[in-house]
Formats: sequence, C-alpha cells, structure tokens
Amino acid sequence: MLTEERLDAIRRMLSEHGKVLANDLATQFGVSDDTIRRDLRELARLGYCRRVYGGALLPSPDTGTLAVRTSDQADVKARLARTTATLVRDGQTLYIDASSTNIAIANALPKDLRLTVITNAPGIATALSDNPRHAIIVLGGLYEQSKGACLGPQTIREAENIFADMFVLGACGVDTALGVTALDAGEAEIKRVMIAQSSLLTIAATTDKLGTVAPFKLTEAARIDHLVVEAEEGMEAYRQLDIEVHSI
Amino acid sequence: MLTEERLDAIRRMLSEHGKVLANDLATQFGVSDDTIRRDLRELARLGYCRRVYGGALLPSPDTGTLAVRTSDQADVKARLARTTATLVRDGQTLYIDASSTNIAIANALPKDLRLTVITNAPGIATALSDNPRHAIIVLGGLYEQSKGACLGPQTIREAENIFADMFVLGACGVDTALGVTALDAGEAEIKRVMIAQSSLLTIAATTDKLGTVAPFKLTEAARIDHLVVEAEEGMEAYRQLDIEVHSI
DNA sequence: CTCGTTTATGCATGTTCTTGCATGTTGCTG
DNA sequence: CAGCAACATGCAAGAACATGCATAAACGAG
Repeated sequence: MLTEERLDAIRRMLSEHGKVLANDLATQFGVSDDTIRRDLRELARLGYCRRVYGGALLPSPDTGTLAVRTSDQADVKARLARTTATLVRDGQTLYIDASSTNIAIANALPKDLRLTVITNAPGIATALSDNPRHAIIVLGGLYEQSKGACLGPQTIREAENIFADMFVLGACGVDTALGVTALDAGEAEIKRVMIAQSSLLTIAATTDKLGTVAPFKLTEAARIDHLVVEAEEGMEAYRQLDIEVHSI
Repeated sequence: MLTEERLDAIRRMLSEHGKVLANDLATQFGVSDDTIRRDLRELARLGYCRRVYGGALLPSPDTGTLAVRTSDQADVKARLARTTATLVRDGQTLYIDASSTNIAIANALPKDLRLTVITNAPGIATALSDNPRHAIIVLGGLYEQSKGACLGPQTIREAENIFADMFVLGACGVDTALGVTALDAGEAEIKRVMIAQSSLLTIAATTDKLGTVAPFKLTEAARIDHLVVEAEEGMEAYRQLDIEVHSI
C-alpha cells in the first residue's frame, strides 16, 4: 500500500467517523504506531485533522449549523451513503440536493465513475471537488444559509432545463400514506421540480425521517424507486408500494 | 512492445484501478524500474497521473489544490482578510470570486453588517453560511473543480444582470505596467464581467502575486481601487496610479 | 548503403524518502 | 505520585528515486 493511499484512507475514516485511533490504524494498515503518528502529523499540518492524545479528530468545526449537522450521526450517514452510492451507474446524470446525508453520499460516490451531478447545494459541489472525472453543474440563485442550498425562482428556472436519470432527495419526512414531505416551502418547490425532471427517485433516510410528516408535500411515496434505510423493521409497507428498499 | 503502447497501457491501468505500482509495472512489461519511472514522469507531465513514492495515482486536485491552498500561508491570508473586511460598508453589494484568500475574506466579513454577496464560488457561499444577515446569491453553471468556481456562459449570463458596489477579486497576477491578469481563460471571462459590473475593485494579494503576470489580462492596474498587501515595499508605483494601498 | 542523429533503454552512482527501532520525554489515570 | 501509554526525536536500513553515461536500435539524408 502506498503512503498516499494510507493518508487518503485515514482522511476518509476521519470524515466518516469524526475520529481515528492511532493504534487501530497501525493494526489495520499493518504498520508501526510511529508511521501512523507521522501520518497524523502530516494530515494535521495540512489542516485535515487535529491531533489529540491517542489519535486524531476532525478539525474544530468553524461553521456552526452545517458542520454540526454533518458530524451528527456521521457513522450512520456514512453507511447509508455507501449503500446509496452503489445504486449509481457509470455515465448517469444525478440531481443531488442539500442535506447532510447527501454530502456523505457525494463523498461516497465511486471515484471511477463518470457522472454528471446537478446540485443546488454549494456544499455538494465542494464535496465533489476532489474528483475531476465528474461534471458538476451548480444551480445558482439566492442562497439560503440555514438550508445550505440555493432556492427560489432563478434556481428553479435553471433546473427546469435539465433532466436527470436519478434524483437523490434529501427528505425531511417519508411516510407510506402521506408521502414525501419537506419542512420549507422554498425547499419544497425546487425539490418538486427535481422530482419531475428525474427518472428515478432515491432517498436515503435515517430512521427519524421514516413515518414522519413535514408540512409541504413533494410527492406520493409510491414515486420513490430506491429507499435506503438503517434497519429492516417496518419496511414491508414500503415494499408493497413497489419501492426497492435497501437496509444497511 | 512500443513505448507508446506501454504508456497507453499504464494509462488504462491507472484509470481502472486508480493507482499503479512502479515495481509491478516493471515486472509486467519486462522493462527496468528506470524506464517505468520515466514513463510515469512523462504521464505526470501530461497531467495523466500524480507521482507518489512507489508508483502513481490518478490526479486528485483535492489533496494538492483547494484544501492545501486554503491552509497554505493561512495566517498571512487571515491578516489580509481582516484588513480587506474593513473596506466593506453596511448595505453594500459585493462580488466575491473564487480564491483561497477570498474564502478567508468571506470568513472575516463583519458579522454585524447586512451585505449582499454574489459569488460564483460554492466555497464562498458555504463560508458565509453562518451569517443569516447576509443575502447570498450563487452564480450557477458548470463547476470547475480545480478552480472551485463556476465558469462558463451560464455563469456569465447570470452575472450580467447583477451590479455591485465592490468586486473582491482573487487575482493571479498584479503588475503596474501589465495590469491584472488571470491564469485561465474561463476564469478571466467571468472576472472581466464582474469587473465591468462593479463600482469598486478590491484585490487582496499575497506578495507572490505582485509584479507577476499571468496569460490573460483582466484590466489595467489603474482600475484597482483598493489593494491590500503584506508589506509596504515597492507600493509607491501603485499609489501613483491612484490605487489605495493598504499594507497589513 | 553509410553515416550522423535521435530515441529508448539499462546500468552505475549518489540522493532522497519511508519506515521501524531505540531512546528519552510528556501526558493521562488510578 | 507511580505506572503506563502515547509521544517526539534521532538514527539506520532499505527501497525508491534522479542523474549522467553508455549502448543499441530506429531513422533520415546524402
């Protein structure tokens, strides 16, 4: 294994779990603790981590809202993301909207695929910055800080010209009876457009999203093609709607 | 086997596996390690790979460019940013384009001002995410990973409808005689539009930018209104052009 | 065909990089 | 405070690397 690969792997583990233990890394990679410490020193020098006694943590989040949400349940989201990433095929065009889970998905997208990703979330674009194989189209417009996404008529107008194979939707609520819902009217509008412009609808939902309902309806639950969830319990109802359920 | 065939084969293996080991290649092709190293050097020169100790990886601007650029000279950029931030007045509309210094500036903008910020750089938008007082408009379009910004006709079209009080330009070169220059044609185009649409032009430049010239000319040096630099030396020439020079 | 030139390659040399180990220091915990 | 784990530092071995040079093949012009 190349040194650079090891550094990359450590960075991935960091962003997934928020922390790494020096001992574990040494065992895992089959190198000495010293080497791992050197790696962590290097990563810290480049600002990718913060060294602590016993290992390293992600750098102290400077941005309050978004970064916190991102690190919350990082482990679960990373696993959801890996499963979701397997649903993507080479050459596809994807809509990916704003959500912390979707940032994890963007990070998990296979590096060897050539994808076209359309997003109204600047965070998704920056998450994909490390992969020059992808074409990334940012939908501009008024940026809503709390959502981490561009909303509004300008954004919608741009989306209306682009069709995609799949929409990876960051949902606020998914319920078999009441459908897919969003918390915010502005968010809802652009999401509806993205749904209309996409062949497949994929949602990766943490358990707290399932069975909950937000004010603004996006579409019927049956419109969902892939639903990636944490556990198998209670998913029969979704399967009966002809949704492909993937539990991690 | 011809040299070109070998190079092609290495490129295929690279794009397939994401990495190659110098030793393996030497064995596989029945040539010496030296020859393989020469091949990898050539491929790296052409941008097809990134050489690392032991072999080569697919190019990943991530490690090299954006993140490192951001952490590189971080303290200098932070001080430049603080000074630049004092030039901004409440209620103003700003263009801020992509550059690591500009991300520092975005972070340094006074939290108590109400600003309208227009940017083609997703990173700038996320940097401003923690301040709900600002209105942020993202210029969309094709996202250029290595630049961290949206470029191209769509982006330019959107910019053409928006006028600003000030443009905070992330310059590649500033020279009294040869003017302000950019490294890339696409970058240059959108920057020219932003210059034309803004009343004031502000540049925060690390010392290595001063007196250097990049291929694509943006405007005359005299067009600059505020120039924020590290040191006072040699700035008289800029002052004579009626530029307000602020040294930190 | 012959000669000079270019190109690709391997080898020898010295340099740099990575890694593990030994040593001593620091930080945590009971 | 004592003991231990984690840590920093210096060092040495080996791998990978750059460079210069020699050889041989390929090439083009006369």
